Amino acid sequence: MLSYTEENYLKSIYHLSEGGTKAVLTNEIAASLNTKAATVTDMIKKLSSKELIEYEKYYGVNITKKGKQLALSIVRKHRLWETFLVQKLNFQWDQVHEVAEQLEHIHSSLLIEKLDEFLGHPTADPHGHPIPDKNGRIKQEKQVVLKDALINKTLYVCAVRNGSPSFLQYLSKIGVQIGAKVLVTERIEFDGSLEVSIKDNNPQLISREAAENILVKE
Amino acid sequence: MLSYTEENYLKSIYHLSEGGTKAVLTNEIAASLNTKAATVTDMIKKLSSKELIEYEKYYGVNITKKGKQLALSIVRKHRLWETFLVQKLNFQWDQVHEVAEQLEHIHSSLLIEKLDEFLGHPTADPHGHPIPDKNGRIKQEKQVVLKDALINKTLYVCAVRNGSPSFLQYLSKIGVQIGAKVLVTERIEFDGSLEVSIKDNNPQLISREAAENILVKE
DNA sequence: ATAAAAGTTTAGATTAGTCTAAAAAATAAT
DNA sequence: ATTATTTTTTAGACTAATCTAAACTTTTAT
Repeated sequence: MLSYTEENYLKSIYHLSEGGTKAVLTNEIAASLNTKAATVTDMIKKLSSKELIEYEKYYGVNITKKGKQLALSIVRKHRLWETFLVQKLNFQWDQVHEVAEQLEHIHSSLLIEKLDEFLGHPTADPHGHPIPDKNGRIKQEKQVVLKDALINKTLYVCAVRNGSPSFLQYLSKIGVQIGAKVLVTERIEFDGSLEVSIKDNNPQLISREAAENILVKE
Repeated sequence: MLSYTEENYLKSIYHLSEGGTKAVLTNEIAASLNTKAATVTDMIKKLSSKELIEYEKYYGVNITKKGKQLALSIVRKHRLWETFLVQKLNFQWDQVHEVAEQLEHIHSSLLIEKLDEFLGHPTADPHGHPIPDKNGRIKQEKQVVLKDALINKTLYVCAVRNGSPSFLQYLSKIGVQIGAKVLVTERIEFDGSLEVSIKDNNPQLISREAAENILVKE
């Protein structure tokens, strides 16, 4: 069984590794947990010896399958508790995080399964984040290729199909990153290009080819 | 703010001091927390320096007003959570204690007030133990002088009016202690003495004078 | 390509909570 | 009332989590 502190490090590493494919760096973890790099190095060794992460000196860490499962169970608890606080106890969405940070460390699988049932097996928390099921599976949001997105519907970038440097550089340039808000304002029939507002900025044109390689969700 | 461990020591001292008037001894605390006397001595000094208990070497500890308020707030949380687990999540009464031992240490006054409201401000937990209100006040069970108790009604000793050694020695002899089950089987009109079964033992006579000094509740 | 800067790890200390063993005090027994 | 027993405290050590400062790698810049 992990300690409160070990759970927090594992969760942090999980979140930092989400989306990205690169190893998570010591300083990133230190920053996210408001602690010092030296402290992180010690904890990294500990989690590594428990085979929850893979660690190579100076190069950062990657989470293992076992570590990911554990991290997901903590995320599940956090999001179920947030849902409980908002839906049953009438908390405001901005009041729940701190309390859920504590509640997520309660150890009782019976409790969490009964809570899940009490809440009607929700699949997303009040912030819209997906709640992993008891096996750690996250209900995949239906992703849509930006090219096929409805006009004037607020959407969020969740993935790219093409990982080539040139494409990624282009995306950075126009402000597209994972999680960015996008709105298709017009579809040009002639060449399939789109007029898109990114992060509420002025609409700009992007090519059909680019729009075929960006995935969005609600 | 107290640590998880400090809270557990304080709660234990509170429970051990309940009912009794004597100081709580080091070994009693050690036994109730499954720890060693030496460890208890250290923690006693710490709680004493925070003015939550009064400590005199070799003589044991007494809880202060401030300590009692804090202990009551932990008891309140424990019992509200137990009530939640049974009433809302359908736990069996024997499944709740361990989980409530964890939940009682969550720090959030907003959470506990909203939970209290959600549960309809209950005054007793599933075991029948009273739930202190937010000011630490416990709804006083109606106590009855044993002399006036109904015949053949199961009752429990909750206090004595007279603390003299001779009376207490007498009570010990006949098996009466705080919490003991008692049943008045007959009231002798002639001298006001009672025939009483204590802890399901054979009924025995006790004097009117004794019966006037024993308090019972349901 | 070498020097400077940035990031990471090691070394050594600190605090909270715990333990065992020995010393000290209180209680019980002869 | 002196000795024996029990209880409590002190002393010293250990683990987990943390820190600062120094040493070591890697990356960046000239």
